[in-house]
Amino acid sequence: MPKKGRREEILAIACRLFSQKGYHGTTIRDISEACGILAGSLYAHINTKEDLLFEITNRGADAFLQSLAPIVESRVTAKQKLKQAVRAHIQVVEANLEAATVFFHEWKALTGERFEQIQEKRDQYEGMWSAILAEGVQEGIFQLQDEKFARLLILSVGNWIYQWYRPDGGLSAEEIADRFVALMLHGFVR
Amino acid sequence: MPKKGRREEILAIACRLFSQKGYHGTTIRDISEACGILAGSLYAHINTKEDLLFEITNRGADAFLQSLAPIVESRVTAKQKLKQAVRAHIQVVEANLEAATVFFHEWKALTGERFEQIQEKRDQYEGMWSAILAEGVQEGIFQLQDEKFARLLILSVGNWIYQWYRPDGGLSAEEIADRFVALMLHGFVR
DNA sequence: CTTTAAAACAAGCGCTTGTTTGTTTTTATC
DNA sequence: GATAAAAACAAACAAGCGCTTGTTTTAAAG
Repeated sequence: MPKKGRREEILAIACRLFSQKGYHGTTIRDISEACGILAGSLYAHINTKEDLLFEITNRGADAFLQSLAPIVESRVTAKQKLKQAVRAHIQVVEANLEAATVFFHEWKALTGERFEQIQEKRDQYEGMWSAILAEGVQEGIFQLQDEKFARLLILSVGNWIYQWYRPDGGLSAEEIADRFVALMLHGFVR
Repeated sequence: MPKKGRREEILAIACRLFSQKGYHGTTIRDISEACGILAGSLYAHINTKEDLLFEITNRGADAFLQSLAPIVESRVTAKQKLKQAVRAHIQVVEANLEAATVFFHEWKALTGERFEQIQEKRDQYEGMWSAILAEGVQEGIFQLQDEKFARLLILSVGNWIYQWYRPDGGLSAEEIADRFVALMLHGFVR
C-alpha cells in the first residue's frame, strides 16, 4: 500500500468491493471492515457512500478521456489513430482494472447530477471514437456504409474488456490491442 | 398482460425492475408495489427474492442455449453457422430484452449453487461459439492465428448488445446481425 | 512532557430490508 | 348460496442499512 493517505486507501478498498459485489451489494460495514476500522469511523474520511462511487467512476472516466484525447487530436492517419486508441483503452483498463469495472458496471447506480456528469463523459468518450471512425471514412480508409456498426463493434470490444481481461493473461495490452485492430480492420475470413 | 397467471406477471415485473435498477437496487416492496399488492402478499407466489433472479436468468440462459444448439449441430458451413448464430443471438436479445439485460448484468448476484448453474450455462454457450469458430478454422475458412481474439470479439459484440439495442431502432435483428457478420468477416478497411 | 489534530471507537439513531404469520377478501365450483 | 381454494391484507419480526454524535486513543510537533 502506498503512502497516499488514508482516504486513497479507502477508495481503493471500496473500488475493489464495488467491482466484486456491486455498489448496492456492498455495505459501508463491508468497506470499513476491509479497512480494519468501524463503520462510523469511515465518516471521518467520506461524506456519503455515493461519494465513493462517484469518485471512482469519475476518475475512471477521466482516465479514459485523458488517454484518448491526445490521440484524437494528433496528426496521423485515422488507421493509426484507431490502433493507438485501442491500445490506450486497453492500457487504461489494464492499469485500473477494478476502477474500470466499476466505471462500466456500476455507474448507473449514481443519482441526480452525478449520474448525468458521468453520462456526459461517457458520451464524450464515445464521441471521440466516432470522430476517429468518421475521419477514417473521410480519408477513404474505412467504408462508410457500416460506420454505425463499426463504432458499435469497437465500443463493444472496448466496453467488454473488463469482463475478461486478467493481468496474468500473458499478453501485454499492446499485443492484445494489435490483434484486435488487425481483426477489426481485415476481418477473420481467409 | 396475457393470462399467464399471477406468477408470470410477477416475474415480468421483477424482470423489468431488475433490468432498470439492478437486483440489489430493487426491493421486494418495489416489486410488490408495481404489482399492486403489499410486500407480504408476494410470498404467496414466491419463496425468496433470489428465486426471482434465478428464474429470470435461468430462462434467459436457456433461451440463448436453445437458440444456438440447433445451429451448431446443423450441417452447413461454419461461415453460415456464424451468420445464423449472430442472428439467433440478436433475436433472443430482441425478444427478451429485459431478461437478457438481467442475464448479462445481474447474474453474479446469485449465490451458491445457483450462481454455479448459471455460470455453467454461460460457459456452455461460449463453448458453442468456440465450436463454430474452431470448425471454421478446420474448414480453412477462418484464420487460426487469432482464434481466441475472434471469439472474444464476437462475444463482446453479443454480450454488449443489450446495452444499446432498442426495439424502435428501425433495423430488424436479421439486418443488424448481417451487418455485424459482414464487418467481422471482412473488416472495415477498404 | 505538553499540545494539538487526526483517527478510531462506542453507541445508537431512524429507517429499510427480506420475510413470516394469522386473518380477511376474492374468485371459482358445485 | 354454501364450500373451498387462491389471493391479498394487516401487522409485525429480526436484522441490517447509511449515517451521526460524543468520547477516547493515537501520533506527530513544539
